[in-house]
Amino acid sequence: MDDSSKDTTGTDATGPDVEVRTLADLARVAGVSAGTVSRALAGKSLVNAETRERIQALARQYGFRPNQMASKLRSRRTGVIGVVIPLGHEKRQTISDPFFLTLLGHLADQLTEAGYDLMLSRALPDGTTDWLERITGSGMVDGVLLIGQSDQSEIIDKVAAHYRPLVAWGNHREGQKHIVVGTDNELGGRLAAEHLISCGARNLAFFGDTAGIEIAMRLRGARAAAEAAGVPLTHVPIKLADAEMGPQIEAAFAATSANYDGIVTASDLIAMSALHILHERGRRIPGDIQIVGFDDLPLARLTSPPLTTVRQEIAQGARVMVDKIRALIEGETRHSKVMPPTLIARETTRS
Amino acid sequence: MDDSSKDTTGTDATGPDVEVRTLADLARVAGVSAGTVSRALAGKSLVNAETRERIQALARQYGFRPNQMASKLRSRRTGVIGVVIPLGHEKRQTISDPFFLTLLGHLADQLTEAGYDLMLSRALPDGTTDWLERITGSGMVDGVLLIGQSDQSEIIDKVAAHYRPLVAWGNHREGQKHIVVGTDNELGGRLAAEHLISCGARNLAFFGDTAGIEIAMRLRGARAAAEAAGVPLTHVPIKLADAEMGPQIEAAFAATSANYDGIVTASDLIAMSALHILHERGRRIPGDIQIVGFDDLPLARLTSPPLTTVRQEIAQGARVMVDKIRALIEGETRHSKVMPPTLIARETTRS
DNA sequence: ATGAAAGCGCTAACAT
DNA sequence: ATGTTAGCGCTTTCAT
Repeated sequence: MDDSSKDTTGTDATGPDVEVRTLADLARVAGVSAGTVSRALAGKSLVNAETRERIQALARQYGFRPNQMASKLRSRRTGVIGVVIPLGHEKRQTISDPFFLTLLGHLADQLTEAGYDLMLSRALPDGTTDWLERITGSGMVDGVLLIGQSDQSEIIDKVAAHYRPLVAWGNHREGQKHIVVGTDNELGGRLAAEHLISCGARNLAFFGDTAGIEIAMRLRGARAAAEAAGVPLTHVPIKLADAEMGPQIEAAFAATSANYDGIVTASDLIAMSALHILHERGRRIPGDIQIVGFDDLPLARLTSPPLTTVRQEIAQGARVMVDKIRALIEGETRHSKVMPPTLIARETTRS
Repeated sequence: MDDSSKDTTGTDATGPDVEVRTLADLARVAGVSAGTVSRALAGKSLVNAETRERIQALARQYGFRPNQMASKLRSRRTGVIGVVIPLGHEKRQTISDPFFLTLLGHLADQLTEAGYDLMLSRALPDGTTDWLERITGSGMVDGVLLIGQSDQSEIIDKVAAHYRPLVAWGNHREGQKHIVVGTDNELGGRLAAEHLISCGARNLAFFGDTAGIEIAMRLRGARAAAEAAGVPLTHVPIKLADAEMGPQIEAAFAATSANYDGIVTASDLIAMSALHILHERGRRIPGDIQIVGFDDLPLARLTSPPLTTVRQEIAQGARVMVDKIRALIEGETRHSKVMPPTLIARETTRS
């Protein structure tokens, strides 16, 4: 119960300064076998409670921790989930998308909670299944979470056919074989456009690069809403979805035909950038032009004026992804989940 | 040389459908020993180029990949760097700080570049060295990168005393034993306050929670500048450095004594939040109140008006951290690096 | 309840 | 240039 002194553990003749690096070392110090130490440290029930306590105390005293590589190799379970960000269609091959980073943060929280470690890989898809199989086939992870599908849906399907514990964030399509958690992007695009139209917009633009399937679906939804209302919609592909997209947006507004009065954007980041440039050009928002973002990142409420946007449930999505991967690892069966987006009306639209 | 058919590899009597899961399996198929396969797959020079090609082709054909756990255990190097985010003083124990997330993104890029995998751990410090030693002592990583020191500087020192490959992002102090890469926070705070004063501010406030050492140093720098100029500075501790800090900032402005005309903030996020609330209250920026952020996240240039801020070199910092950890793993010696911040004058100050 | 023995799948001497 | 041997440090039957 009490800590007693540091030296005499009253068990063995070995001095206090032996190096305890392995189970066998600790076993020697404790005067038991390696097997018993292993069981004691794992908290198994079949060890005498008393010796278990004693061994755990010894482990603490010597600062001993079992080597995980050995443990994982032997037990054939790693306790690690691979989280992969496919940088397929991205021009600059770097992890900077704040939406993905936010999702990653939530995944890290949920996985930690669930007792898993997280191994992060940035992948540059190369037309083959290799970028993914390098991870699924490495024996390093119990399952894989994909942050986004990029333009690799078919390839992911191919891998999922023989590797079960795989869940992707992204867009779900009929007939798709891998499990996806994500937002109904088409609906999201539609909500955005419909909202703009109902707020009086009559000349729409969609800002965003459709190489990724998710954005393409958002555009499709927006286009459907525009057509239904008989309103024109121009697609402006914005490459480089980071803070340096300014010039492209400038160009879009400078075009002679560009008398947009309503803009659907593919992300809050693009919306912020557009907002910024319109302010510079002295356009009133939402008076002259209305804007709708996408994602509802925490930052969306901090812009001026606060950003009307289509909310994706990121935290819930992370929870669902982790639930599913755990179930799949246990051998259970799971299906895709499509979550409905919500339009959050703030002040970049006229209510 | 050519791919030939899928079946006859012309080496052995085993049929085409044998499961190739281990080196030994592949060795059998190839008609060589496991050792040779290991060498061939590792691209070692001491194997006949021809057999190496053949074995690699076979491996591709059977979709075989060596088990990393076994490889790592045997070779005593994991190729993995642990990246730890200590959530010491944070109220909500979740990874959401955009600065840390941005740094994490850059670290992921740099580590991938350097051929390392990244194992991410969220740690909740508990007053002991355990939260860190669980990772350094696990045998799972070749080195550890800390994203921030939180309030754990002493504990990190203690661990660094016997675990060499450890580099932290954070604040460097005299006598500190672990290796730190970071910004001169005191200088940063000073630059911010001096800039405000030179722009005419005469009643300063510092917004930020000083539980983390980095912020405490920024406050100290700001305070020094204020005292040198004979200008008052009030410290307003803002807990919860996320988008929900609004009420605290509201309260700060509502206080009767709060006639601040210049605000130094501990982060761009706090600055954005303050900006937002001041807009709502109809205060002119920079006319009535001037604000300086900290970090220069990509978002800082997108606020309205664009945010004057103290820039930290995040990308460079990530590069330096990775360089240092690699060197330390190689057994070399390295020292801390303190990088000077830069004041980026945009439009939330009167130039 | 504990010990002994047999690997997990790979790599690295050491042979040849 | 390749094969053979002996582990890396742990977990898990199988005995006792």
